[in-house]
Amino acid sequence: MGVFHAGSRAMSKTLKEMDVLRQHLAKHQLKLTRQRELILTAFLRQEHVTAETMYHQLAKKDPHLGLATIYRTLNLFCEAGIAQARHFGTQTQYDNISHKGHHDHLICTGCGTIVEFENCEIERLQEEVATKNGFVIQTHRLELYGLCARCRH
Amino acid sequence: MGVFHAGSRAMSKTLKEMDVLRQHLAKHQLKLTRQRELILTAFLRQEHVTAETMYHQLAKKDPHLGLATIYRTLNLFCEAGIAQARHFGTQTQYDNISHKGHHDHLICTGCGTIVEFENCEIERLQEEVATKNGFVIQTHRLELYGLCARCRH
DNA sequence: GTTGAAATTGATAAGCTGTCTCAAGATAGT
DNA sequence: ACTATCTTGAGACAGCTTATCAATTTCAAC
Repeated sequence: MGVFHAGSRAMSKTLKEMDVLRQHLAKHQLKLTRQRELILTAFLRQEHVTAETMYHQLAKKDPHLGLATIYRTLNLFCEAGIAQARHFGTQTQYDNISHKGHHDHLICTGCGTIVEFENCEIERLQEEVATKNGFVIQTHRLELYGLCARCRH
Repeated sequence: MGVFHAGSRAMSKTLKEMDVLRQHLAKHQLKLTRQRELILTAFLRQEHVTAETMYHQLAKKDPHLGLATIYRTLNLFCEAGIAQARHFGTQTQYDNISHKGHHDHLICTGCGTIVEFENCEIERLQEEVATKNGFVIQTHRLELYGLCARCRH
């Protein structure tokens, strides 16, 4: 829809998320900056990251990119619906919502081990519950807490 | 099993959790203190608390009870299987595992409406996943995020 | 292309939770 | 009761995230 052209800045491809971000920015009188583009493209390449991780990853591309900017930008992505924050232990994980290899977590309360899993049947039932209540699901979070085999001795 | 007697200290009732705690303490060469008893009885009266909340609640009964002691004791309860730590936002919630009034949430990202629901079939599948991975579930958390009928126009 | 108001950035200070330290005090086995 | 050992309380400390603010960048209007 409409005509796009790359402009003077090199644009590898037109990403859906980039448009989502653009719309969110326009809607809130925010601006599209080099840093936001940089962080978004790096973010979209992974399933979930911490701010600290991205800070080190991006240090190569832009040594002066500040940690505060990364936190601010990741939180912006959450507001735009591109990312989802999740608190694990003392850290915050930012999940890439578009990654549809959506996995849920099984967490051992004894040793902290985290096992990722996926269950289509559960997802189907979630949709059913949502529909019954008039909702359309965008994303979800399922965490099962318990003791792993080793911690039960 | 075995003979209990209240001893010189007034004991209102013999709670299952108090015995669980006693066993855990004995098993690890730990001691039963006035503070641990105080914190446990207060903890069991609620579904979930933060350390800070208990700190204020218990200030009336024991003004000198330290915050560090509450953190230490709540973590001890987790190890004993009485409590369950969960990171919510920036804080840690300690859930009372014995409270089984479990409900899940459907959250509208548009207007913030929260609908509670319960689905036995999902719970059954959760158990299945856990078993397959060698886990025994103590508790879980399921949140579905999406748009409600009204927010979709 | 310039201009200028408004948003953003980077560096660092500050804030918030939660843990560690350690001397003083409590507990429990003998 | 005695003593080794654990626990406590108070504050210092540590890790993660946000606030501050001067300098810079964006973008819409000229």
